[in-house]
Amino acid sequence: MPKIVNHDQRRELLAEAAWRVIRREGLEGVSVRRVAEEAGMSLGSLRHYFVTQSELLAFSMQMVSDRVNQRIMKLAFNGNPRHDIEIVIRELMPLDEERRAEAEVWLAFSVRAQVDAALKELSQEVHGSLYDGFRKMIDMLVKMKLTPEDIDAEQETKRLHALVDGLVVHCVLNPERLDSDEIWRIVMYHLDRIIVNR
Amino acid sequence: MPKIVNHDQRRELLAEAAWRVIRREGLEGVSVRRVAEEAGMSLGSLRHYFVTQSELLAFSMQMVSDRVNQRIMKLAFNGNPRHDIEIVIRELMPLDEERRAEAEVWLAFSVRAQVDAALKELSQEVHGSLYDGFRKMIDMLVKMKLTPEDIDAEQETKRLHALVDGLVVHCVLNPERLDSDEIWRIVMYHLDRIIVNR
DNA sequence: TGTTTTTTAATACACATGTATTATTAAGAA
DNA sequence: TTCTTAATAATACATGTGTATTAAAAAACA
Repeated sequence: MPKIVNHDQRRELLAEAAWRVIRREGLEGVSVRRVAEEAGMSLGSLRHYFVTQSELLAFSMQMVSDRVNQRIMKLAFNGNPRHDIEIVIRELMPLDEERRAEAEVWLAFSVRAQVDAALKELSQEVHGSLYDGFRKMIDMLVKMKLTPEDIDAEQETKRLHALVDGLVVHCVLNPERLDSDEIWRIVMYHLDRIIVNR
Repeated sequence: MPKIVNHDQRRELLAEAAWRVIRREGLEGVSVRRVAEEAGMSLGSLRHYFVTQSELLAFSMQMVSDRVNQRIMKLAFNGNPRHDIEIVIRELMPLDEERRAEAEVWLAFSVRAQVDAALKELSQEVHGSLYDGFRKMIDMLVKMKLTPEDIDAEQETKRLHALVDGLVVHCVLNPERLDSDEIWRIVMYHLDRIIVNR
């Protein structure tokens, strides 16, 4: 029987190499040769795991979403709305190096998804999932009467969603002007204003 | 004497062609050949106006910023804070086709500026100018005592800035889920909450 | 009309790219 | 150890790219 290597693990290793190239040189710098070199592998080897460049890119994008989802599923929710909301949002923002890498790579893929049909579906799906997640947070707050009386759940959801993503984009594109501590403080500031203490 | 053409006008025509290519195929689709073809011009002609591709890209990015600034400078401010804030923000969001084109192109350039030193400066400069603009709006509101007492001007500025840009990004990347009417409604919703009527 | 100068067009070249093909290597079971 | 098969490496090819060079065309003034 043949030499056995963990196929999925190898694909993740290559996708991680792709992430590094994206962060360093942008998505337009991701040639199959460069990713193979970054992974310390030959072109032919890469091709055993990804037959086309499109496959490599789609997998690399999907991996961002998967990693974030995996972390969120492992979170220790305690039933306190403010706490549970905070720990979810924390997984979505570039507050440490791991999350920062994901945010940078995700932004690059999101922009490309505008003109690449193969990536569009995942982009839309994740946007929808995030909206649904934020919506659940807001609905929970409303249900527990922890919000001001005059709020509109849908508007509040879209506002929170846009604020979080806006902060992520600002932090990724202008880290000198807005560091990770600061964006987290602004999220706290916002939550302070939509969650009332009764 | 030679044939006379308006040099600057020609450069804008080429930059507009570049915008169209960016919107259709992404920034990675912008080769000098494709832009020349899109402008109905030969490669050699393009080269008379932009010696390198970098020049073309830098000019095309700068033109986004210039166009928005020009519109803002022509606005009819009337001294009513809410009105004046609204008409400025309206120029920054993809509420019609012209502004939508600018938003899409600007986002593409912003992401590339992360890995392209020639574009980084403008990206940062515009981010700073926007922050300063939003800061002036908030300061004006505070000065006129139109805000709740417990607000923090810096935090409110960053919140508004991130919210606006977050909505722009959402509308550009997911127009099916969030159209221009909706993002404007959310801006209004936010302003309703930071501007009190006394 | 003829002259001058800019604009335009055409071609060339070196290089990077995605993909395909072929030979070589390595690992595990008989 | 030997054999089988997957994994790896090397090479090839057509295409698109940025840039440079050279020839042709067009326009305005004398």
